[in-house]
Amino acid sequence: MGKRPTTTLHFDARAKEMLDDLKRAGLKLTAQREAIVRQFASDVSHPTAQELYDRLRQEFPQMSFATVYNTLDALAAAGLSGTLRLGQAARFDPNTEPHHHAVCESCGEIGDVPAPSLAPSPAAVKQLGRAAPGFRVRAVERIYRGLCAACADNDNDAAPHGDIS
Amino acid sequence: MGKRPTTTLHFDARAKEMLDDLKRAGLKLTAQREAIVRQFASDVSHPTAQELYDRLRQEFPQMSFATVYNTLDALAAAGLSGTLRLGQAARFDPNTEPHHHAVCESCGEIGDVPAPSLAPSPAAVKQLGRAAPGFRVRAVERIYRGLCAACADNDNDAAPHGDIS
DNA sequence: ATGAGTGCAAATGCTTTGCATCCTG
DNA sequence: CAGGATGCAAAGCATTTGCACTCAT
Repeated sequence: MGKRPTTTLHFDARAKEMLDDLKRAGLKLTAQREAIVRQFASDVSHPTAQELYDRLRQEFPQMSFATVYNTLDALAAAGLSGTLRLGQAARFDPNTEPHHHAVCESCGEIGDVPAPSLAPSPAAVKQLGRAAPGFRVRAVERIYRGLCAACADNDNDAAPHGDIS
Repeated sequence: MGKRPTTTLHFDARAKEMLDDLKRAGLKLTAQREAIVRQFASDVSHPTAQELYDRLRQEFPQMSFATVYNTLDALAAAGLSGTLRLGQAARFDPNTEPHHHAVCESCGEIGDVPAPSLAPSPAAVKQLGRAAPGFRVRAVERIYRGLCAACADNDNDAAPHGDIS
């Protein structure tokens, strides 16, 4: 302890990058957008619009939902963020590196799993070709479902000698 | 033409199977559930609750949304159907064989892509282990994103010599 | 100054719930 | 005949929209 984690610097840089890209895309730079991007760019938790809104309102009490959605849409349109749909509410993802997601079926936590690329493997293309001839694959997205480390541990504690529930 | 496709027989059998399994699970067999299962078991289109409801109301004008949701929940709880979340509305899937999904980014059509298993490959487990140590994977679900045959064709027609849009 | 962006509130879409009634097992 | 299942309507979230106003460019 004592040394600031470099990730903090990394994420500030990401926020600046996003804001620059937004400007480059011809969009106006407002105080709200800056706040949203600063909040969002460093967020690894895949927040919902509601979650972002709640955090932002502490800083900007008059911030509106519409603005949060508008900004997230703008970021998505500019390719600066992705959308994740696992439940009824959309989750937003500032990570633009190719990656998959690991979802804990017990606590709902969502983790990023870096991938070299989202391009389909030859084997996948072949299997797809059999099931859906003519389908032109662009990307393959994976969801790993299971138990996160913490929940897997709890599971072991609850049933150390096999599942007796 | 002249010979009934065997798929029809297959799907009728699937409906009966589902109803038997529901009964086996200790659930009551009602006229509504039978209608829902008959409608659903043979549906390859991954319908939303609204879509099922609309079709069912033609046969059962007094059928309620709550019943549709209740029955789909019961089927899911009994492992007889799956849920697919790609947009705000949930889509229901009577296919219990291991499979992935191919989603057309243009028209939204969803196709099933049979898979030998949803168990994670050793390579996937390794990559996951690096990103999320301790995560216990149960299943890997894939979404193939791209263009269905029809939409890919339209694309070719619109820009036969490269994308000029 | 002009039009994109914002806030507010109402509208819309999906899903769940409460409760009186019905009907299967 | 008891408890699960149904229908109806209202409530609960997530998201979008219309419109008057503001502010970055």
